[in-house]
Amino acid sequence: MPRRGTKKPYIPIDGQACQVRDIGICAPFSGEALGALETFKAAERMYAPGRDFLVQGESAGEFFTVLDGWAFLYELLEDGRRQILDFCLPGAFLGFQPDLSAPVTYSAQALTDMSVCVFPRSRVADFVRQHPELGLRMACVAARDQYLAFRHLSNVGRRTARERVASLLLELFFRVRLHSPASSGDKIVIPLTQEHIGDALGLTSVHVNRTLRQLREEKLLTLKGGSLQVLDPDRLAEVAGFESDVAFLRH
Amino acid sequence: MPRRGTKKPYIPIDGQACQVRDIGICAPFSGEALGALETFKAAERMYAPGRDFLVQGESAGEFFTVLDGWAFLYELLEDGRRQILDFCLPGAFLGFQPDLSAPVTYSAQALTDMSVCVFPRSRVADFVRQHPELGLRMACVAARDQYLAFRHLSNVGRRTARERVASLLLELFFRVRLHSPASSGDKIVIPLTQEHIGDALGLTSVHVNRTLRQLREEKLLTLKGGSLQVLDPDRLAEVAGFESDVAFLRH
DNA sequence: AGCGACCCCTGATCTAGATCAAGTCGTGTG
DNA sequence: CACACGACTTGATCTAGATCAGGGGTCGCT
Repeated sequence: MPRRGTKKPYIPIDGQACQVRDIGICAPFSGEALGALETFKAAERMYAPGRDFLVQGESAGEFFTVLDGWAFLYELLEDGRRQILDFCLPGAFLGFQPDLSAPVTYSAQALTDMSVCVFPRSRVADFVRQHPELGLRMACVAARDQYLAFRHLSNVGRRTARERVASLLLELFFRVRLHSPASSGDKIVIPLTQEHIGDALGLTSVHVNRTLRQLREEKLLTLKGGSLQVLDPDRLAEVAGFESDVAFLRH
Repeated sequence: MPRRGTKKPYIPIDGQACQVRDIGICAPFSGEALGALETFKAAERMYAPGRDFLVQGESAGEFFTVLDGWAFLYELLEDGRRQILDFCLPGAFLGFQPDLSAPVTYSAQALTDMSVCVFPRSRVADFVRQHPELGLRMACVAARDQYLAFRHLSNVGRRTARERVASLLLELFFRVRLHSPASSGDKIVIPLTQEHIGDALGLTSVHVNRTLRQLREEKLLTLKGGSLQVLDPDRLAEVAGFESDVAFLRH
């Protein structure tokens, strides 16, 4: 999909076109502004699976866009209980806070090998003043993330284990397929353990296991070795209580 | 507290100074820009308790700042289960979405008599282009709201009923006192039924009732007739597992 | 005064999901 | 090859919180 003939239509990564060019924070930029955005960018960085690249309580001074790979945001309680707040796919925007010097309130951990775009918090105010479209874009992305967080909250607060699991897996299924090049087929790669799923949904991994077995026995889905296969999207959506407004999952 | 000597330092409401001038979306504005913001504002409006002023599934075309009174955001599931997503106090910013024409994803209901500032969604992009500080401000407010939503999610997903109730009430206690003129004393007005509390925390009102009794018997708090009295903030904070980063509750 | 709508409160019982305990796999490693 | 480790599985039991059922108080309305 070629873009209008500007000098620098894409932000290069390792000499390649940026995969999240159209869905991330950079979407509204083009032409000269895109070049400026690139000077605003502080770095690109890689993280290995398991790496905590944001740590609750520390102050980071930077925020991120995920270029490739999966991560998740989480909060730890004093006694070790963990709540996963969000799964971050390519295009996700994270780490931004109003008070630039304050410690961050959640941790972020890589689930796969991943690469991120790093922006310095200190210069964001100036940059937004020169490029107002970034401010609006950030507000829009934040609004979408709020929608996801609210959905997640309804799931955990008011749905049964069965509904929660169906809903999360179906949501991830759609989110992945929305932007992945090979977006057909009923199978996606999903680098989560049953414990991740439990910690996202307020359940124990034991109970997640039993719930998955049930869904498998009903021929709704299979989840095995990091691969999710949705056998019957419609019935699964029914179980999940999906409002089918999948459009909102888009960035 | 007098501000620098500009012509129009406050947005007038019914001839009075705006109560949320320093905490809402307008905080970074002053002087001429403040006048411009006022022309951006579409209206002021009042709502009576119980009034749904945003309805899930309808498209609104406007977003709001709460000037006075309480409201709450909620989602309804098909079978009537309700999840309260957030309580909105003066200064709250709500109803903004990336896709201006899309239906809103949650409902908003007034808890008390309230007044709101109404902004048209259609003109926000233009206005932000002329006044970049609004875009940044919206992003900041959204980041704070995300923090609250994440907190809420951790509560509901990973804490016991006792911890949830303590945490919510203490949070509201601090949020109210932060901006209320009479911010001393151990008592605040809190216009919630036990059912509201339950629907916010993923509990039944019956269980909220029992939990409140327990907290009352332990002389931690009393909640009666819309009035919350925190008897022992420190012990209550302990029960709530509060991380004491109350600073973040500020707008 | 009488009535209906809401809240608040409490006891008895039930159940979804937690906890405890053990065993199977698969995979990397000294 | 043995063996340690992490993820997945399954059964038995327990419990936090739901559900069911009822009683009482207050307020506004006729």
